[in-house]
Amino acid sequence: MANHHVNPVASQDTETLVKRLAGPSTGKAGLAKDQTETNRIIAEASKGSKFYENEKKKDKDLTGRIEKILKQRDDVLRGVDIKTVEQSADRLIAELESYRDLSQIIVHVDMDAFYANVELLDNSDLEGKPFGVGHGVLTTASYEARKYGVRSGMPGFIAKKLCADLVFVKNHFSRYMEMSKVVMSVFKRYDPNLLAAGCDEAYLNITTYCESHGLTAAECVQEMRRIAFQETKLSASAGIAPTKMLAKICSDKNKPNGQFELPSNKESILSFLHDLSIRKIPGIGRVNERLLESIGIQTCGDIFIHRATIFLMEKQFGRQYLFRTYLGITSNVVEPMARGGRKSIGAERTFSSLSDKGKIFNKLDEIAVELEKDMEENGWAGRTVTLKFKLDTYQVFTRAKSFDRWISRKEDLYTTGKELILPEFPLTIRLIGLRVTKLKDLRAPSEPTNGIKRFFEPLQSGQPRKKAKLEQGETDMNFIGYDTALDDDLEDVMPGFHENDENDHHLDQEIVETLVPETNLIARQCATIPRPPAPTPSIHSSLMKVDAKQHLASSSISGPSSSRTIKPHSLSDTARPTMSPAGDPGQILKTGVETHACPICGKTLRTDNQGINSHIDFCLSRGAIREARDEARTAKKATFSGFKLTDKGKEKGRK
DNA sequence: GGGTGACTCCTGG
DNA sequence: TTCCACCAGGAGTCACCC
Ligand SMILES: Cc1cn([C@H]2C[C@H](O)[C@@H](COP(=O)(O)OP(=O)(O)OP(=O)(O)O)O2)c(=O)[nH]c1=O
Ligand SMILES: [Mg+2]
Repeated sequence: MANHHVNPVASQDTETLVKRLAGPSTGKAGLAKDQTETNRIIAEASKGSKFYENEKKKDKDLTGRIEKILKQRDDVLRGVDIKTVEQSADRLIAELESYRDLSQIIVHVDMDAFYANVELLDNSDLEGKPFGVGHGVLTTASYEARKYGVRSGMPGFIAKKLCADLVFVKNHFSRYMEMSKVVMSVFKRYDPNLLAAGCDEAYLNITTYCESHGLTAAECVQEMRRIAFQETKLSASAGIAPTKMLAKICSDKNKPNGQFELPSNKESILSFLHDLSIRKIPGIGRVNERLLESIGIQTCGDIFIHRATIFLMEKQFGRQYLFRTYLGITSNVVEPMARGGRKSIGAERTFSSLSDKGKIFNKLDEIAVELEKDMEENGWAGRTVTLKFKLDTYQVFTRAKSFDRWISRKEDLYTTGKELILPEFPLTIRLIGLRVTKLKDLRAPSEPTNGIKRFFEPLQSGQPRKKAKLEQGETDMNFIGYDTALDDDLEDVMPGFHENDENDHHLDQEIVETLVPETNLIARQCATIPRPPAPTPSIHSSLMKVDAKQHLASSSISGPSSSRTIKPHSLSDTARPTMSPAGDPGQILKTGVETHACPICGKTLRTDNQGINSHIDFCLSRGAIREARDEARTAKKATFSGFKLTDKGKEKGRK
């Protein structure tokens, strides 16, 4: 040991691993007194567990992945004139700048410690005490508990270590839904067209409300929060800004029970973003944070510094996504999701590890019963059944089967699940789940958006493939075309550059199709809803439409006539309030891909390196003989340590 | 070549 | 007492089909 650290854990674990173990929702509001001490306790408590080993492996895989990225970066940067590339990037950025729209007042409201504060309503004994909601893993924690570093998603036993006096409270999901409805109904008074982005948060466009009531944005939001509190005794925090993304970031600034307004001008926005950690950007999670960090990007301001690298590595990093993030030019459209709502419905359960076939089938049976009930109660059927299982090593796998008929009965679910897991034995699992996709809305026939569905029974879900295809290679909000002169300029540095050109002018139509496959009805309705005028109407609408779909995508809201923001049925306390998360800009990192045969089972593996490695690990973990193991290890090393780029998409694009 | 199914990864509440 | 949940969506890749 060359170095003597103050802290024995930190000297053994890498920094990244310690951070990883601290969980996904660190850096959140409710500051712990000492983050490194907290992390130390967490790492200490985790040490040696299977969970810990799995996290360690994931951390290692990611580190390997980063090495490849860096290698690619060096290749791409070799011999090019940085200044020239930067000029190209600058032109793209200038082009994007022209789309800035500061005309709207967008608000993001988010309830404070939602589940915890609802629990507080019903149990005043908890007042002032540090407590966590949930057993096993916490869904959230009271602000008193957060002072000790207790967080959402944290296992109870670690939380207890951080705070010895911690009290545990059970979840009451139906109660949360109930309060969610009340709160949303208050918000709706300020924008009837609001976008519910979860059971405790919503986006609003208050431009017209402020105008017609002669209020400033801050006054309006202050009043809204006051009334919400009056009617529910629950506090909320809010952000005010010209776009949804900025508003969301702002709503965290003065949490709890506060609000923050970002002045609506370019200078304020740029300086606000300049020192902001990239991790605060919705869509950039733990992995992308590390990926970006590896090329020197930690704050939004760093995006500009490294614009040349980003510009040349479109395949790895979403260029327009990052540049637009840097500029703060993102969607400002707030409208309820068009009908199309749910994409999947499922159930899964964790238990103490099981190997016995009969016992596992019993668990599967319970899941099937539960899922059937849920589907029945909410009126769904589907064509694809996906089995999910987690080994006692914490590796997760899925197996799927599709039908040409609608599945909803328990018996079908169970038999399919059984059929899917049977070839996997022997194995030891700690979780099993079923999920049904390609949904059909059994309650749809009466709804206006359903159109011809009634006669042809097409798939309920839209055509995500088409959408993906359309925007592929542009990653996120990158449908904005730049002029062709720029393209030509880039052609020599950036082959395969044109892949989306021919699509650009079809965009508007494509989007309408995506939103409402059958009739167009909702799209038309949305289009005619009077909204404050935007400076560049055509661009505004196309920009925002795409954005609404992908930057802030989907929630289970129905069309204008019915308002199904919330599950309409009484919810048992075991069922969670589900509303699709909004704010997913998609994957930023794209992976190079190879195919290979598994050295153990011989099966052709068609996936990326991680998939291959995990498959091999899987084969190993289910009891392959020692010889095979060694062989596999060496084969694995030989085959996958070098990064062969067989980018099919690129070849296609060039043809 | 485009559509589809199976699978994995990433993110967020 | 709780020993790392459960729900959901987007995206990307492969093989396979026509
Ligand atoms: C983050 C997270 C939230 N939830 C639930 C519980 C939360 O109360 C609810 C809302 O999520 P959040 O709004 O992320 O968290 P919060 O409202 O508890 O705290 P705050 O907004 O003040 O930071 O969603 C989970 O079940 N699992 C999770 O991992
Ligand atoms: Mg909240």
